[in-house]
Amino acid sequence: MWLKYIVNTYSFMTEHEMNTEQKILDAAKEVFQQKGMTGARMQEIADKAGINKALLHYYYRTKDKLFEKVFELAFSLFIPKVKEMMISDKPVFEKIEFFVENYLNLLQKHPYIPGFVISELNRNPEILVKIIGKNIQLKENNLLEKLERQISEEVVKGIIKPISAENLLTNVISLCLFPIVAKPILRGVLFENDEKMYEAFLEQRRDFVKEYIINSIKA
Amino acid sequence: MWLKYIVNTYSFMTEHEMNTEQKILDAAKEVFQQKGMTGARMQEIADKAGINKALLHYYYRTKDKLFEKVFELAFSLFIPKVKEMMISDKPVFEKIEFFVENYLNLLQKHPYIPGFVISELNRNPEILVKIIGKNIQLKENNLLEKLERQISEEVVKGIIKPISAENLLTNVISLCLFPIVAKPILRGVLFENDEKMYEAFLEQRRDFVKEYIINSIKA
DNA sequence: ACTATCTTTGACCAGATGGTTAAAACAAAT
DNA sequence: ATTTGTTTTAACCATCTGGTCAAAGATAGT
Repeated sequence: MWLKYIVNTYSFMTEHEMNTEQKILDAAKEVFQQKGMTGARMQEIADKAGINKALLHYYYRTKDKLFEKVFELAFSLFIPKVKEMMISDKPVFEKIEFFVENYLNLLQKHPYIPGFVISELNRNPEILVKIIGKNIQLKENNLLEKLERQISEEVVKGIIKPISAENLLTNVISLCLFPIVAKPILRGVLFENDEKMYEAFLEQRRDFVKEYIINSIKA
Repeated sequence: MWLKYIVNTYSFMTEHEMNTEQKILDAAKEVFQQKGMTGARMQEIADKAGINKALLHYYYRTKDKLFEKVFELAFSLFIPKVKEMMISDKPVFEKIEFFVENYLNLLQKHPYIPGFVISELNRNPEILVKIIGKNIQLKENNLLEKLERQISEEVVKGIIKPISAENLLTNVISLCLFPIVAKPILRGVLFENDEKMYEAFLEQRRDFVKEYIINSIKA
């Protein structure tokens, strides 16, 4: 209890001295992301965390609770950048540049999260409902309407072509995320599973996507 | 044995008289797609097929073998249209129109397959290797080079702007597939989980995507 | 030193799960 | 009717899996 309090408050410990809870979350994240909720084994998570299975259940009473926590942490990670972009007062082009750049960086750091989230959401869409409260929807903040208005303004000014906020957002996210999520397929179909070529392809797409989207809506 | 031969050759039976093998494949497809390889239960597949679990193992000795078959059938379904488009001699714009239209139709018929394939491929990328032989890669037929050449020609003619075949193909596939694969997320983020609104959104995107891509590469 | 609370462990359990087996039911050929 | 080969079933099994429990270690406050 004391240990937990100190760690959570000052976080002065090194990675090797991490408290049990964090070790569990790290291990669970790894196992769940690789094998999915149904494929993951509590024993494997305990082993990877270097602890006993009973201790695992002591911290997170059930597999479901542990999974929910891991899923929520993973999901949350990818929301702020979307909001940040939508909220900012930059012109549309800069918003797109900002978003694509930052999202692709985030993806490079956590390449397995989107696939994990999509997989599990496909298996059980209701998980999302529980997280909705903690990760405010765009609509609630009128962020979509804001983007819509902004687009209209720039259309009137003759800067960009008309496009709905939903379509623009969907396009941007699709073009960023899909090549990561469907990596095994695209790598196989386009580059005969050559990992290095695919990495180069992704690297090349960083600038390509930015320019592609901006040009596509430029008036 | 006799029954199988007759059915496979003449297929004169109605859906209710289907042979056991087909009933198994249908049931397995449903269960595997909804719960994934690790989440699926042989018992549930047997129940859904209206047969005994032992009979299930009689036809497909192991869960893995059954899964492989189902996965292969699902994956194969989405390859021909890509090939057909790449092989055809139509101009690029028509190719895109043809592909988007046909792919979105296919997706409407089988909306769960892409998510299923991506999920399982994420869990175990090696499955794809086994299927590669049966679903010829684009490279082997020089289909990518062919598209690349075609693009170059039309660029020279001043019809389209320069773009690599890989990038174009990736964009088209991403814009078609991602909104289906990530449906639970986008539906939540954009439309507060309103299913009807999302369906309308997808319907609207049928034409939108076609025009968007074509305009984006129009010289 | 003693107590109270929190953390960790080894042993254990009930139910689920993939898979097997031996025998019965069936269908076709002779 | 008998034989031969295929299809289907009920009963069974070894193993795995999420979860529990009682007891032992730690840790801090008195």
